[in-house]
Amino acid sequence: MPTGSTPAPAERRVLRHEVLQTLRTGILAGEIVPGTRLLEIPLAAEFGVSRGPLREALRQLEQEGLVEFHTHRGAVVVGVANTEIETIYGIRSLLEERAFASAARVITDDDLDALSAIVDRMVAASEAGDSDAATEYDMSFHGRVVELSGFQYLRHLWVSIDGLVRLRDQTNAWSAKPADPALVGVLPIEPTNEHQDLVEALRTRRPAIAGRAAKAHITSALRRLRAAERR
Amino acid sequence: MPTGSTPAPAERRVLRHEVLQTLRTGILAGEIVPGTRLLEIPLAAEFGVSRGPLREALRQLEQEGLVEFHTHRGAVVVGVANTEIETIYGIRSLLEERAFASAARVITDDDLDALSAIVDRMVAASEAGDSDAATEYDMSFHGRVVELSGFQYLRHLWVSIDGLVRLRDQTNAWSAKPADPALVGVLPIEPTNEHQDLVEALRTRRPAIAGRAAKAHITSALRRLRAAERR
DNA sequence: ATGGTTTGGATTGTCGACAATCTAGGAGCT
DNA sequence: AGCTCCTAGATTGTCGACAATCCAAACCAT
Repeated sequence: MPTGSTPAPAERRVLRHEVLQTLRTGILAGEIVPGTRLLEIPLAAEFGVSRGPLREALRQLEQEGLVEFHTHRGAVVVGVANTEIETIYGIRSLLEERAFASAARVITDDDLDALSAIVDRMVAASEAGDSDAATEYDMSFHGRVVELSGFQYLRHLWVSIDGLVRLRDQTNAWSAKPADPALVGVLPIEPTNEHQDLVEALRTRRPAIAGRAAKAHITSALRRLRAAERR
Repeated sequence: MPTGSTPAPAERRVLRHEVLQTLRTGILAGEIVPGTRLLEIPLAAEFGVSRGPLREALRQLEQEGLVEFHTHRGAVVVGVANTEIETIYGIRSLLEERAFASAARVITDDDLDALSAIVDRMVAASEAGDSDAATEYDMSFHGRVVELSGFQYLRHLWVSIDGLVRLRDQTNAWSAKPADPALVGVLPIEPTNEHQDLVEALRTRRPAIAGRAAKAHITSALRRLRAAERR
């Protein structure tokens, strides 16, 4: 997450969150290689916090599947293999298909306008080359739809899965763009404006149509990811 | 009931785990109704532990999607709505399809024998009316296959989803069987022995066949669940 | 009465210390 | 040399206390 523009929902500064974020980003970016031992005391010292918050951050990483605990040997980093990405995208696709289908039934005109506005901002950020902000808007767009679907557990699952996938995408995009300005902000964002299409699909209020559109969207994202990895 | 982290090896008595298990079971069994506020201090007093372990248990429940945190209002219990079960089963189906397909490629004869033995024990427990044990074997069967598939993150996701679904099944089965001995152990266990079929499908070493079999198995389980809920 | 304000209690965030347990490496024996 | 046992350190589990923040009800002025 970027350092944030406006602190609208301004979450209070909590040490646990900072530690968690730093570690998670480091792991997903590959700076903390799989196999690394994450010990409580040394890490706490490094972050300048006590073991309490650090412990909770580690536990959350465990829940997210990024580290594994071995008693008295510390938490060790596990990598998310490339081969698993396909499956994860499959799940993501299923998740969003249901979410969009369900949201189409209950969405209001105001909701549609709000979504459309988010897309506009996303596109603007993307064109301005601000990949971070674009990702942020992208995420809030999908998050909002999942929320509208009314499925609580679905939303919960989405947050845990999508966060990982997206951070990974971003990492891939970064690693691909070092000296190639033409690619900046292109990889993680689709060329044609699929998000506007998604809004239109929702506007029909037809669950099947919205669901199909969402599915196609994720499939398309996976295709882009594959292309990016094949370099 | 295993906490979901380490499989067989006797886990050391850890307060965190006991608290977690008690709360989770209570929530899924409906004894702790949605909306209940779970406060740290009173709960800690009730369990006779300090706030540390209790806190971590609550955080894990949050990760599992069973409670939600509201600042200074405590963790409140959220119910898993019936309408979401269908989606969850869809995800479960997808997960297991991939797992079985992948496992079929690498499974050894010894693995197949071991799986078959688990099924035998499961059937025996089921016929003896020991629904708990049957569920336990059922879980270890699927868990083993997911493990064999070699997908780490997949296994992680499976543990978090399947645990919930299964506990829910059990709850439903229990609530349906009070005065109807004919139903004991029948609802959560399939009438024909689908698990042996699954083993056979794996024995072919054909990913597509194994995947299809797994998908059919979950679909069938969902059908049973629907029937049970329709009473 | 009604609206705004203050205050007291409630709740979580964080810390440092102590206890229990395990791991690893070496000493001693055969 | 190989094996066993043992000790010292490392690592996590747990606790109680303090601080910061927030909520809600009582209180006062109008």
